[in-house]
Amino acid sequence: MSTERTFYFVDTIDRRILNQLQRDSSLTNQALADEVGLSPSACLKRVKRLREEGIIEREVALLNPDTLGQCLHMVVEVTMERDNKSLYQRFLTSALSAPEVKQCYQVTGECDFVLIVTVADLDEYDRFCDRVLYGDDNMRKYRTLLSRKRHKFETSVPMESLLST
Amino acid sequence: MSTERTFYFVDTIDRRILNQLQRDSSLTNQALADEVGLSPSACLKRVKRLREEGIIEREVALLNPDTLGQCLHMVVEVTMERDNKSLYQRFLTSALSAPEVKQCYQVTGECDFVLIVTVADLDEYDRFCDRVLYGDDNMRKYRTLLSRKRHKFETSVPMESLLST
DNA sequence: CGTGAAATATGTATCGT
DNA sequence: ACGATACATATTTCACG
Repeated sequence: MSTERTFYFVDTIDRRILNQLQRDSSLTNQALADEVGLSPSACLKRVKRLREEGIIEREVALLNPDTLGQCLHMVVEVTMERDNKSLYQRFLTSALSAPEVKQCYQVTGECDFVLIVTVADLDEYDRFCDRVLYGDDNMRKYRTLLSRKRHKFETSVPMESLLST
Repeated sequence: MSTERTFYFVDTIDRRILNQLQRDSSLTNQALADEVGLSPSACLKRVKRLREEGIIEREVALLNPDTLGQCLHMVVEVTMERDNKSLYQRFLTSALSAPEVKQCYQVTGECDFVLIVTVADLDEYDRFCDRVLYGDDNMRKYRTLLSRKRHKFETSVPMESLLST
């Protein structure tokens, strides 16, 4: 598990840019420049740099799942049999490549992985379990928490306090 | 808990547009129009409609937490004392307004809520627990799973199969 | 980092199917 | 009702100070 060791220098203006774009990336560069008190060209240069450095990974549209028909969210806690790195890796590879798995956290505590799985219906969830969970012979057990409602979904990452946003 | 009942008609072209924008909303309207085989103006009209109807909720930049110094993710399972709607609502109001809570799922199963909490360090997490969890007298217990690594974070919502993306 | 001009993109009105 | 074309407005982008 190689943790990223690449840190970049991110100053207050960068943080304000990131803060805005985490909220709303549909801002025009001009509006953004205005907000952070920079000229459009200087602002654009910073945004491009933040993108190139991988600090901004990508920009996406967030859809409202409730408007798109069936969409079930599951929280799945997975416990492995043996604490073996390569067996863990094998599970990870399969879990990460599954389109149903939207999030995957490797945790310390009463289980080993927590997955957020999104499917259209319970049949699809069954097939997912057969394929990814039962398909791994180092998987000891899993526990499913079926979400009745996703009350909050916020993608932003904490930023050291800003003087003014 | 009022589930959204507003469904809209979303055809194949809309789905292709949504699919693209879920992946990458930094596409120019021209490039998007090209991808889905529409003129730029027709494409723009659809995107605006999808936004007005709330199918596209917003556009955001996803940052790489590993490049920004300390950022701990916690999976927190909360169990309430009494299954009382207004007491649940009181907890929800407080949890949803907490900036540390990035995601909140109300679940069926061995607990009542699953939170994804993001903090800079354990001190901040302690303060969060005191304020939001211990601060609610209908909270019976909670269990924390500390994430050692967030392996996957995908915001897209499943879309009925598309002929070609 | 800011300015200004050229290159692109967006947004709108209008017409055609 | 929906898409295409063309035109007007706005934004991005880059060379230069």
